[in-house]
Amino acid sequence: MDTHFTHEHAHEHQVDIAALCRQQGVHFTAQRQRIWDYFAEETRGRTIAEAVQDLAVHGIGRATIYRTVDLFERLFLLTSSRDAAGKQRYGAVCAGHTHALICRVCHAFVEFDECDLSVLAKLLSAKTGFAIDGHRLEMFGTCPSCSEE
Amino acid sequence: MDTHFTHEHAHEHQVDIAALCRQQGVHFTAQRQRIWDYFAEETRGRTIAEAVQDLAVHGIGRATIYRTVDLFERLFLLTSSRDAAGKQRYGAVCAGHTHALICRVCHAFVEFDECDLSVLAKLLSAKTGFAIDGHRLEMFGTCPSCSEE
DNA sequence: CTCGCTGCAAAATCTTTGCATCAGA
DNA sequence: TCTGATGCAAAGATTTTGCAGCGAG
Repeated sequence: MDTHFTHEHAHEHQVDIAALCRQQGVHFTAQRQRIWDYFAEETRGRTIAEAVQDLAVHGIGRATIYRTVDLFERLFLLTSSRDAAGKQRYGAVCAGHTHALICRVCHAFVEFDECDLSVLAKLLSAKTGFAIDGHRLEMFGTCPSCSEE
Repeated sequence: MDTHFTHEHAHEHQVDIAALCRQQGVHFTAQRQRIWDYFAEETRGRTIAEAVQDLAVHGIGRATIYRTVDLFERLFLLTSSRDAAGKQRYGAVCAGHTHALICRVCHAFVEFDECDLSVLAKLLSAKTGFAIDGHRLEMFGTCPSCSEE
């Protein structure tokens, strides 16, 4: 299984990395843009090894990829989770506002983008004073064919 | 900042690792129980290095820890995320049903356990046929003191 | 202009593996 | 019993670092 349920109105929600870098007081470089694009364009995420290999043709070195993924992780722009093959994959938080429903047994993967956390966000905002601007949500269970067994 | 908002009724939601292992057709061993307890008892998660060090006194070897964390990750019993120091920390999914609200800037960490995903879970269940039994949720934003700057 | 960023390759660290032994089912 | 699981230590990968030059602000 490998499906995608699209909500009526596709959120575009483009992240402005340049602005975020400026706000953080770090330089915005061509490499950072390229690395961001590389990870953000694949919903299921990509591994560091893949990035090192694929971005080498653009002259981006291994160390830069490690340093940049680290930077983006600290900003919670990228988060990682392990895929069915056991590899750590890094993906954009809320790129296109997509989430995953995953089968614990066979790792079937269903994307969904219906998710209304606005009530919860307001409640938490009121209690904590945080300005909440993103989230990560994954749901786990057993898919129909694994349930049969 | 480092707070915890407790909901009125504490969910106990104890995970039965023994049953899950049996269901998966793998042995349930004393080591696996100990390793599970070790990671599940600390809400903010623990690193592999910490586990290797702390569990050595119980005679649990490094390789067993790597193999077991890997097993638990495949079952989505443990998931990892990077802490403020940049270290990968593994924590139990929904142990005690707690989630995190994190500041993108200073990594202030607020635990919360109000989260009603039951409507969403039902909708996804109906659409996909999955039996949904767990989730992982993190919210991101800027905390009050970082907002001032 | 000035620091911060980058690529390179070596150094340091972390993770996996082979194998003999142990133990859960 | 009989496989799967474990501990140990070595082998194999991955990640970090030092440094000289480059480039965003």
